[in-house]
Amino acid sequence: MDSSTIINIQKKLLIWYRSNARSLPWRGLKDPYLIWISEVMLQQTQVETVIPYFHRWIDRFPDIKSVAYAPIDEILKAWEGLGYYSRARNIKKTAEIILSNHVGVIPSRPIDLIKLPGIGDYIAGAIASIGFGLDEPALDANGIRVISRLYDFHGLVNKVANKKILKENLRTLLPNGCAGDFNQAIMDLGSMVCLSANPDCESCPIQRECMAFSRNTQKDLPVGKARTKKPHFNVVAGIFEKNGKVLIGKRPTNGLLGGMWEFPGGKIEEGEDHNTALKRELEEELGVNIKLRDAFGEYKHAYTHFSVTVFTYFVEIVEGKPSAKVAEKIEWVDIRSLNDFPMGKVDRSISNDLQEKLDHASSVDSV
DNA sequence: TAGTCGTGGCT
DNA sequence: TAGCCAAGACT
Repeated sequence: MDSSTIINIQKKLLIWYRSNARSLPWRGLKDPYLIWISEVMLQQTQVETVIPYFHRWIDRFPDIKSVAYAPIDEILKAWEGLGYYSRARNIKKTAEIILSNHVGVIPSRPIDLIKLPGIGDYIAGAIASIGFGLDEPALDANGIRVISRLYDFHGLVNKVANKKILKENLRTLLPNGCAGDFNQAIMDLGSMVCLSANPDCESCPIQRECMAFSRNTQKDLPVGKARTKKPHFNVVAGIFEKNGKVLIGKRPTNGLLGGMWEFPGGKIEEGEDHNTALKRELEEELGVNIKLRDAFGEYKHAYTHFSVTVFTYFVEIVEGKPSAKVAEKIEWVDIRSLNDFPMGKVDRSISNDLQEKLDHASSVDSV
């Protein structure tokens, strides 16, 4: 791409951005801490979902110190519903590192940022360019789509080497001193005009410079890899209910829903019925013999790589005292206070339904 | 490298 | 409806 074409792209995109930029709560903020938080929340998550979480977060955690000193359960509670909970755990880790190793100041250069937990190539570029005004590229999924089309690039974008090529292409496009706005212009263009399924090329400010448009290949780009079909699992979970309290466990720190609370249970193995599976799981997890009582609800949920149906039952201890054999810890909790414990979607649904059942029972009693 | 890690919205 | 996708990072 020659230098006059590059200058045209810079001018047209920045002008377009001035009048079409989305108005977002973190736009225009000068505090790199807030830029960092917004970028982490936006990872694999749509803008509309993030906005209310962002407001609540900066209200509760206005600065790095408040994050570093907060209990992990409070951090996870603020993150509940956003998913990818390692993001929240990594924010806390990084806040602690910044306090102890960087005198409380976020580093500005990508080379330093990328060493921090939860900050990868994209977020490092975003903080450097948007938060600190450095001339650094920030290439996200929108950018990958826009740049792939702009250069009519047909390499597989899952490949690290190909992503690097796209990033260097973006770097050559950056106007001096305006990298932050330019990066955001690319992202906004990708989210509003250069759409994945139906690109609106007629309203694109850089249609004339787009090599994919001139060859009519925009709908084939970017080239990605097809995902494999995801399996389904049937799961059982037990509700130990006693005197208005229930037993919940805190999942191990790492892995799926790490650090979140749940009702104990697990996968139904091949050939098992619900009764056998639940007795086995609760023996393994808590060291107790149980008896199944009434069935409660059935819960379906789709994760990224598999889906589940969770069958829940009220259970009763026949023998033994529950201990945390798998969970980080277990706790008997008042049903009314279940909301204080961070949970994933399924367990939150169970928890809400339990509270509703309790409300209904007490309203019947009072009649 | 390729699999893992949540959830909501859209088609 | 079942699958795809969204301001990615980590192992």
